[in-house]
Amino acid sequence: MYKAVEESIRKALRHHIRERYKTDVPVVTERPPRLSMGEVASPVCFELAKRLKKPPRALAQEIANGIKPIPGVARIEVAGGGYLNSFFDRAAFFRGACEQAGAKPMAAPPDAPKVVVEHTSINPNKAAHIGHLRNAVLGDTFARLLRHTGRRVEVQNYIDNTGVQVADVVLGFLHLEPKTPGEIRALAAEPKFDYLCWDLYTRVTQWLAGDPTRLTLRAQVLKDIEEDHGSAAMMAEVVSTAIVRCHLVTLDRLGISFDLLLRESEILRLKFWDTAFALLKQHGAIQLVSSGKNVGCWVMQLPQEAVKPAGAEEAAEEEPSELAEAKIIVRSNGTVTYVGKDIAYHLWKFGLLGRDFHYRPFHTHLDGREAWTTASEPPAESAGTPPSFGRAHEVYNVIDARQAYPQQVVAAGLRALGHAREADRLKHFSYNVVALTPRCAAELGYDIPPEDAKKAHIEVSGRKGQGVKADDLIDRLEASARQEVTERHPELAGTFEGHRTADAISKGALRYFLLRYTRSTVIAFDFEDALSFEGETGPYVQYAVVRVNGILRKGAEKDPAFEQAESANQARLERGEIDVAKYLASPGGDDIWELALLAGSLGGRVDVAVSAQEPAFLARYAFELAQAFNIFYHKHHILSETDAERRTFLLRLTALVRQQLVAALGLLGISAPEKM
RNA sequence: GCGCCCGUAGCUCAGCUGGAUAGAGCGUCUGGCUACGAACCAGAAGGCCGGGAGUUCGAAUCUCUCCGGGCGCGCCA
Repeated sequence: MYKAVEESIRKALRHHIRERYKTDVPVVTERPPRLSMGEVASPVCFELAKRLKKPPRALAQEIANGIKPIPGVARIEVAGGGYLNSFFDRAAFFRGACEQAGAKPMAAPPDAPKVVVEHTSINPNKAAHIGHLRNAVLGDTFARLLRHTGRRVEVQNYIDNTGVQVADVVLGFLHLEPKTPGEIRALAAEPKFDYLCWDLYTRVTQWLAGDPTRLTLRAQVLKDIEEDHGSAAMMAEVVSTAIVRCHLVTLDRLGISFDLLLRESEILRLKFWDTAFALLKQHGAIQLVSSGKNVGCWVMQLPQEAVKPAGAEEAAEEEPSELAEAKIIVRSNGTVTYVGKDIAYHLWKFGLLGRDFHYRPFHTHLDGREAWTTASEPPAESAGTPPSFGRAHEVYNVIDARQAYPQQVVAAGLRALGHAREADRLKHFSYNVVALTPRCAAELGYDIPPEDAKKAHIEVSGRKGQGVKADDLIDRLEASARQEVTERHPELAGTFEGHRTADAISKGALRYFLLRYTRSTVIAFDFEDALSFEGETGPYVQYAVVRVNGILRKGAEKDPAFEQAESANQARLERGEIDVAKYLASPGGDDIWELALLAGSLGGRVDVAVSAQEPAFLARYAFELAQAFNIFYHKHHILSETDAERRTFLLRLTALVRQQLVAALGLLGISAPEKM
């Protein structure tokens, strides 16, 4: 509702200025610092003053006097050196906000341009850790935001089941813990197989470091896996599939789901790379190197300006043979690099490869969504008809900031093949890593060099087996939430509702914790912060909803007459028979108005969060609204309000706040329990 | 060396398409549960927005420069 009024103010100002002063100035608007200055302010007269060589304040006065009434705006005032401050029609805003909150968000038509969001993409060789969760939660939340704004969204999870990391675990099962594929299959069916592989992977890393000649063993295993040959390939299939299932179970605990798990093995087996390779050669996008250190490789020469802004020419002249920005796509032994496979994948994502996978259903998420996976053979008829995957109009890749360079290479590859528009629609949804505070690292028993102990955060090595495992963290959160719930509601201990409540709280705490930081911030993880249920946290927001639940429940329980009279009054309110303006009027109604205004701002905040690709903005909004409600709650007692019409109004406002809080939490992937 | 990100209250972070008195959470101190749930609220203390220069009517925000930190520049992914 806020954005609608704001937009009509902008439009009216633009129109009026054009008519009266025959000039077009960009009309910017902002929230004034205090409510007494209105709801929307525009400093447009400062800019206009420059062009017309007139004092800004006089211009502002002229405009305020001359402009036609704007729908939703009660009046316009001049303030400061020349601000135009608009004051909303508060009652109209409140009615509009209630109406909009009740409306269902539009769903995308089936033929709408598709947005593909790729996220999570964890190497399927060990348990998921906290860093993976940041990726998954960011991607999942962003997908929810996109859907909410009416876009058709497909969520993909890339499974690198033929890479070095899987090869390392296979190496472990071949040489450190010798197992047959059958034995591995049995192990993989046990719980916590991902934990077992976590430890094995660490040992393999040490084992490889102990004797560099063992790297040739790894190279052989990797080749076998890539070529789908021998027992190593079978083991890789068993291990990676089992680990993917572990990951999905972990992610289901946080309400994260996928439409498609796209496996690298199918890119290889269906020869997608061969098609992409031919295209790249045909367009001259890659060259075979005939001399120098990269001899025998196929490389992509990045346009300088794509990577470097300017001023790099001298360096290139000094060493013309260096070709520093050449990226190897095919190794001299003929195998393709990760970036090469990624180019093939992205050609397919945009529907530019002219090929498609086979598909089979793989996993039913807790929310009922079916995740499909790729297959190299057509599945049996009984598998059902897969949805149409790929053919994206726009792609968001949720990938950490360290991989910015390979992402640029993929875009450059598309561009070199003549797909400049698709390259522009390929967005790297970049975020920074999750590190540990030195205290947390010490708590986990890692050796911290003294020079690191002073740092704000330290990155830990997954290869060394360091890091906070996702399931461990969720377990701790659940235990802690269960304890809190049991303390407050002993009757819920051990019940299904008690379990579900603790589940919602722990999920809310963790998802909010990972979402409250903007993407570029390195999260310094600490159990104390992550386990907190107070202050700027998910449970704080959930608690506000629970409070509303309590009020509405108590109101109904109070006495039968109350509910009857109340619902009659609510109907009168809907029909506009109750004058709400006087409850919102300044100055007495200012604090209530502030809450109503914020409650009516959800849509605008979602739009900003989507265009900035910043889910943290919505997390902040949810917190602000919860906080505003808590302040209101302490100031105004609702159920004991003696003026029946005013009570009806306060109850409607409370219900509106609940609708918006539930909606905002839902977009963050968090649910609010009835009690907590 | 080149490129990207960051430096704001004791701590962790918002604010950065320039705009009015720079905000929040945590922590500290002081208050508030016999009225709808205290996972809450009220109040206090706490800031040369890393330093310097520039652009501007106006800079935490834009430009340059320096200082301090993180990351990337692999025939790994």
